[in-house]
Amino acid sequence: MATTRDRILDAFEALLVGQGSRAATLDAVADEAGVSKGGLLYHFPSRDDLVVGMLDRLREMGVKDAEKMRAAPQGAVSYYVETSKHTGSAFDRTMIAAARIAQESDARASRALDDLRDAWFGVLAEQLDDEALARTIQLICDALYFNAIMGLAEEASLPAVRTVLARLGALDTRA
Amino acid sequence: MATTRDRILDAFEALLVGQGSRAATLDAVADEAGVSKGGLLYHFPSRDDLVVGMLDRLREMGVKDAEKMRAAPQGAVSYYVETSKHTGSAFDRTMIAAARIAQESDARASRALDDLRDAWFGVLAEQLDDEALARTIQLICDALYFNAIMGLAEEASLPAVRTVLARLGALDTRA
DNA sequence: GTCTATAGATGGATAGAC
DNA sequence: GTCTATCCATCTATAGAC
Repeated sequence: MATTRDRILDAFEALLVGQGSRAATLDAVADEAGVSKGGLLYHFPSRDDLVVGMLDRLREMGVKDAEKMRAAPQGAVSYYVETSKHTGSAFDRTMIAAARIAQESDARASRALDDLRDAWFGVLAEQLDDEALARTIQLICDALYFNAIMGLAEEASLPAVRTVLARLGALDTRA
Repeated sequence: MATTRDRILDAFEALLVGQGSRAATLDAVADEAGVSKGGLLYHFPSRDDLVVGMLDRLREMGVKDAEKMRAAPQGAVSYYVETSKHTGSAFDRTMIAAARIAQESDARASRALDDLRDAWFGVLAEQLDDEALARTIQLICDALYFNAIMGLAEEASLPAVRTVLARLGALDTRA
């Protein structure tokens, strides 16, 4: 069973992702988490503490994901492209939630996302040995992500990306 | 001299882009535009009317941009890639502002952005005659855009994209 | 650790003077 | 067309009971 603390962060993220920061009020979060506002404020004394708690979780998840990507049997590029299609995982949700906060000029959130991207880029560059290609692949995956975030129509994109990456000889990076 | 109406929309967009929807309150918009709240509410009777007014401007600008892209002397791909680096133009700002609103599950904003992307894709596909490539280029430019939106570090990306697109023979599409 | 009650500030919106 | 004054709902946060 998840701790109350985690359920509150889950609720905060769900509201950020689903309806944006404006809708993620303390009342709404408490309601979504099934606690009273007072109960929420016991765990997170201010709204800003919710943000900090969420970014802490993001960093933890990010470290684990980079390790998984590095060790992926299908190669880091395929792993990265496939997992960028926004599967709705807990990690996805936390990333998108952090993106919402970053857009409010929150330097901590921007920093956390930047660090994540740096870690991924490190693995891509390591396996591809081609910096320009690694950066371009990262951009493509950013876009798959962000389009998903914004609810834009994108079913056609992933097959197109696979086609072009195959053309570039970038898909199979196993030694 | 810009009309008061336009100055108000400019202020609304500036706040959305700079500090997010949460900060774009009627008070803040009125202040930024140099009018009173009452003055603002004469032109836009509710906050939602600000959103509608902004999306109307976006559509107007979008039509003009697609025409410019189609007629660009350097070819549509180059035009599209170069203008995607977030130059800070009025059109840029309105697009990003619309993106902020779209993230709050506003179907009208998502629709307006989707229509814009459709128009661009049409021009790309027309000049490249390669759908997979057109879609991938659009994704790359989405990402250049979105990373700029979120204040992520991206100076290294544009040269990388030029390199890879040249490798794909996609940069010069002039007949 | 969780709740209710409430304070104090800020938000969106109306009324009416100029 | 723009302003001030004001209303009411909502938001963040505190206090204190259980």
